[in-house]
Amino acid sequence: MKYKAVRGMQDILPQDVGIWHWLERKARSDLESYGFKEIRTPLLEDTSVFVRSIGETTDIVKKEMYTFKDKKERSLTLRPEGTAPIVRSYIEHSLDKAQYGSKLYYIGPMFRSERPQKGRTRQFHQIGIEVFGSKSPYADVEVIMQLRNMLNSFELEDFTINLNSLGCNEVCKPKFTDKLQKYLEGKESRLCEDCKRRVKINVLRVLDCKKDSCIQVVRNAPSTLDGLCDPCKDHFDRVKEGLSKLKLINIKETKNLVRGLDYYTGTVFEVTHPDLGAQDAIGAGGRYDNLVKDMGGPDTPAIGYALGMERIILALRNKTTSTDTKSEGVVYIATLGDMGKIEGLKLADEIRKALPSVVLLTSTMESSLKSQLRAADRQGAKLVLILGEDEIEKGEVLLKDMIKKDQVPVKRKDIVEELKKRLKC
RNA sequence: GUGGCUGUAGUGUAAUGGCAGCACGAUAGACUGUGGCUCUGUUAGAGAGGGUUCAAAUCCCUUCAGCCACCCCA
Repeated sequence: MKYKAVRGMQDILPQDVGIWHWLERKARSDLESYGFKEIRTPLLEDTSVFVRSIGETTDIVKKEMYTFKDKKERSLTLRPEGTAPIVRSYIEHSLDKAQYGSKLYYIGPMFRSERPQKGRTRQFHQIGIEVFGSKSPYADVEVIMQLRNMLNSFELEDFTINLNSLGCNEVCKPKFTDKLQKYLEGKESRLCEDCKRRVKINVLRVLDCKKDSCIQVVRNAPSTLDGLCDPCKDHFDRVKEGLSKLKLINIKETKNLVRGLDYYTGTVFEVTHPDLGAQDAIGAGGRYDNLVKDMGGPDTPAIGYALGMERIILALRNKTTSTDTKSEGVVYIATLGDMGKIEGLKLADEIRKALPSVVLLTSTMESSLKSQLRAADRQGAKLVLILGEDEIEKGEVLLKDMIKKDQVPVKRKDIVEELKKRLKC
């Protein structure tokens, strides 16, 4: 075969697209009921948009971005995540002063050049939200509540929302990094190779390591929560209190939860699901109170999350059986002869205009009536309209009911009414 | 980026170096213009490239892709 989709990028085929539509529809309706407005940003951004926000030393920026130069030597990057472009747009269009600027959502493809595996492709799709302007813990509570409710509306079961706080950039994060590095000093020999590297690059990740030896070392390590400054601790306590008063189940405090993007501050959370294999996070998010300012905008606190659509679909596959959306009524027009073909197209057009919810199939091939009926059956037609020389002469159409197995001639002008009656629409 | 495993019609699968087969699907037909069942015909395949051999789906190499894991992340 000559051409193939590029590595890690998948076609969503007609037989599979149903669940995507379903998921997007559910998400939109839930998000809009909370007052979120969709924002669509370009797939390409100036490379620095991502470098500045995600962090120069993160793996995403260092080795996973699709970056290239355009004809004018500008460095462009296919977006690896949704938050940075939205913050760029938020600042560029002064959305802090706009009517609909504070609660935004997006649905669309992201690109990261990683080695594909279960739940991970190079083009993947996210549903995400961003809430700008509120520093209040109640904003965190509402976001997590909305997330939980939306996942429920997807009929997703068995998920867990893990919750933690990293603390602020000003006091907590540097203090804690320092403390953890001191704790690990002298214990390096017991850490795995990756963790030895992490101590210097991103010490928080050591807390996250899955290796037994590292888990042992880290068991008595200080947690991010111990080191929170008073305002950060108070904020996090109020988030937890709010969540428990709302009786949100499935939420677990996970003190070693750490996020990979530099811009996170304070509350962070991650949704995990047991059926996903190694990539068990179906979504994650948190607060990023410094990002808007750091990117040159007004000092604006913010919180958001992103869900991986492929991963949600994976988790759904194991539970629900059918989510495909079948159309209400399928009507097939079987035609004979050249006259029949033309009349068939004309008739189909009239019916579509009168009954837009009906799926109307016609045969444009010169096949026998038998073949056409077989095709009608295979495609799930309830009714077949047969149109040949005889019917055209008499000004009528043969209406065949594929379930009751009977057929009656119907006057051409009465067809629409008759279909309405039979399909109850 | 690293490692392990795997690549045979559209799909699912056989054949242990000796004629690439089966099932499903698709498609056409079984006395004039009537579907589902049945029967019959047709359709289409070794990821790509190289090597070993009289002979390669089968052994070897390269490459590409998929899967799973690491790394990392949604």
